[in-house]
Parts: sequence; structure tokens; C-alpha cells
Amino acid sequence: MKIAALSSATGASVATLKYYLREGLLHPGVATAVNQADYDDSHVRRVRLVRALVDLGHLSIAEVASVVAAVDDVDVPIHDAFGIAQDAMVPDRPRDDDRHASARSLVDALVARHDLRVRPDAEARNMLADALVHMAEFGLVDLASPAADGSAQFDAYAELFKQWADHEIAFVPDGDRSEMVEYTVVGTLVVEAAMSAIRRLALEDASERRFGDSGRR
Amino acid sequence: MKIAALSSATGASVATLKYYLREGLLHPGVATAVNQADYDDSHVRRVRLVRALVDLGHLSIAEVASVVAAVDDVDVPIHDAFGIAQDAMVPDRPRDDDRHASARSLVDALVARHDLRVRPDAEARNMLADALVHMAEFGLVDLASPAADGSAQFDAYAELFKQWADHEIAFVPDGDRSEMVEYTVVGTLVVEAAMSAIRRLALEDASERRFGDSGRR
DNA sequence: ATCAACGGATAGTTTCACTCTCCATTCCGC
DNA sequence: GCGGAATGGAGAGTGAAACTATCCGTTGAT
Repeated sequence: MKIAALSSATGASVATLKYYLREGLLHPGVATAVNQADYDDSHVRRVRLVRALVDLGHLSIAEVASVVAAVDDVDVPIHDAFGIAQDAMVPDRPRDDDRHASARSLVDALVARHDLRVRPDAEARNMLADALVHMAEFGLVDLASPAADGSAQFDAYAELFKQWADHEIAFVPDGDRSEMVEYTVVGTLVVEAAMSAIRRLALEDASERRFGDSGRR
Repeated sequence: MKIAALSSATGASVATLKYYLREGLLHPGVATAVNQADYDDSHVRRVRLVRALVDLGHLSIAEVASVVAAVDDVDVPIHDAFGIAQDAMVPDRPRDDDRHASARSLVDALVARHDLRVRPDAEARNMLADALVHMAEFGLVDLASPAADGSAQFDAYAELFKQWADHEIAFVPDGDRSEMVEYTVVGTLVVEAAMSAIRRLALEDASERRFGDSGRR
């Protein structure tokens, strides 16, 4: 498969593919001559992975590059690669203040309460803490006495997702290493997007029931 | 409250606040002189809303502006404003191909199956269809015969979120109109982010159980 | 009285994700 | 076997986005 074929197989322009090659998002094809290379299925999958990460995960090209580096490093065991990729999927934001710190301790307590085996420095912890900080600003949770408010919901989420996650991870088919890592990475983001969309549909439905024409107040 | 006070209350620089004023993200304060204006709580909340939309929702400033316009237009009933805001919260992407169309018909079927009262042109439908297209590319669902694969999961999601959404919308406190719209808007994104983070923690846990040291294969 | 802060406007900066243009090969169809 | 298109590689250029900086004349606090 030549670059033009890869382009039409993925929908990305040749110029974009060259750019991805330069940035290391796309591994080089097998050179058949000084100005000729052969691409295969792995390149098609890779471009799709990049697009999924960018479109659905809102990752920057640099962040995608670090995900890809973890996927490609064959010395890294599959679970570790998933961890690295997961960290890269959390946008890095300046986190300075102490509200983040107190939110973070709530997160750590949640993780311990549900016996989740998660690295102490997993970025997902900070991601949740960030969300809590924003929620606190709108009075959706109280960081000081969380038990008193709606954040008990999170324990329900945690239990539920724990079961579903087992299913999802079990669903990952045996295959070659990079295929499995790609699968878990893309599954993380794509199912997230799908869940969010379904939740929005449900929210609009609930809003219509409370505020809509049929229940105008 | 002067602009410097607003700045330190929100963490945004004075220059940034001026920029938000220019772009219409922030309503003007009450002018007390030709070069003096007074800001209040509504401005603080507004800046927080903008930051939540940008940080957690990955919305562009232009998209935030359209959300804000819906929030501020007092002629729009609360439910309609929420719909407009929801549409603005879906990143607009070029959607041309027929894979999107077939994914979209699956979405519409799901909506009908669960009796969700959602506008036919709600952007959340396209958001879910986009996610399905990406999933299909990785073989996570089969757009042709969806019943045969894991997409039955979606019906479970839909039922669950429908219940939770009712709770969440019921949880919105009575208040003035813009406060309620802000509440639903920020709730949409912020709970999404929290759920995603919790799910990632659960996925890392599940990955560790299947692929980690303790279960190395 | 002075000097920092203010609003308003315009211009400048940085980053990002491409996109364009060259070039010297190489391939493909006739 | 020849001519035009495609290729890899590298550099420069582009346009949008999200601020940031500077300037100005006015005002408020000390």
C-alpha cells in the first residue's frame, strides 16, 4: 500500500500523513526504494487511533505522540503501557491550589474504599479531583463534608463501573500486543464519548419532563 | 466589585476578563462612571461557568459564547435554553459520509426504544453516532447488525442514565432562570468528567487484574 | 495633587495543526 | 523507454485560536 492508498483508506490527506510521520505519530512504512515505502493495516489502524484520540479525546498531537510511544514500546508490559497511555489521555493543566489538594484526598479515599488497584500517581486521580473542584465552585459538592451532599452518588458510580470495567477488559480479544493496547486505549475514550452522549439524551429527556411544554411551570 | 477584585476572585487575569467582555462571554458590569464599572456575584459565576466549559468541556471560546447567549436570552424558556446550550456543547465536526448516517439511524432507534423525549435535531444524537462510527472502525460494534455485538450494553446505559438524569434534574434548585440554566449546563459537563475519571480508575483496576503483575500472562 | 486602577480599543504574541512548496528520485501507462 | 504523476524528505508558510501587551484619556483613593 502506497501513501496515496493509505490516504484514501483513512480520509487523511497525504500532507497530513507526512506530518504524522514527521511527528512520530505514524511509524514509517517498509522502504522499497529511496523514495518509496510500503504501508499496511497497522498504519491504517494507527491513523484511526490518532483520529479517535484527537476527535473524541480532544488530545493534542503532542499528547497523542506520547500515547503512541507507549503503545509502540515493546519493552513495556501491556498493563504498564495502558497506564502510560491513560496518563497521557488526561490533559495536563497547572494544578497549584489547595482546593485541588483537598479534592485529591477525597479521590484517594474513594479509591481506597473501593479497593481499586490504581497507581498512586495515576493521572485519572487528578482528573477526578479537577472535576470535583469545578463542582464545588457551583455548590454541587462540598469538599469539606462530602458525605452530606450528592457525592455519595460517586460510590454508586464506582461500584457500577468496577463491574463494567471487568467486562470491558475481558472483552479485549487476544491479539498482538500493540493491537491489544490500541484496543484498550480507544475503548477508554470512545465508550466515554458514547456514555456521555447517552447521558445527555437522558438529561434532555428529564429536562423536558421537568421544564418542558408538557410540564411548564 | 471592581475588575481587579473579580480577577482575584476567579483567578483570571484582568487582561483575560477584558477579553471575555469583548467577546461577549461576560456581561458588562454596571457603569458607575465612564471608566468605572461594578461587578457582582453573577460575574463571578459567569467566569466560573466559562472556565468549566473550557477546561472540562473542551469548548472553544466561540462555542462558549453561544452557550452563554442561550443562557442570557431571557425570552427563551429554560428547557429550550438547555437544549441550545447542549447543542453548543457538541463540537461541530464535518459529517459527510454514510457511515455516520447508518450510525445515526441506530441512535434514533435507541431513542425511540427508550421513549426519550429528545428533539429530532438534538446534537447529542450526532455525538453518539460519531462515537459509534469510531467504535465500528475498531470492531467494537457492528453498524450493520448491532444486536449481535456488545452494543446491547447501550440499552443498559440508556435505562440507567434515564433514572439518574431524573434525579439530577430534580436536584436543580429553584432559583433565578440564569442560575438554573447554568446549573444544568455545568452539571452536564462536570458530572461527565467525573464519571469518565471514575471509569478510568475502574479500567486501570480491571487491567491490573487481567494484565498486571499479579496476573501476568 | 498624584498616581495607580479603570474602560476601551488596537496591535502583538504564541501555539497548534496542518498545508505548501521544493527537490531529486522512482513508478506507471502508453 | 519516455514523460508525467507520485513519492519521501525537509523547510517554510498559513490561519485560527486564545490570550497578552500597550496606549489612552479618565477617575478614584490617599
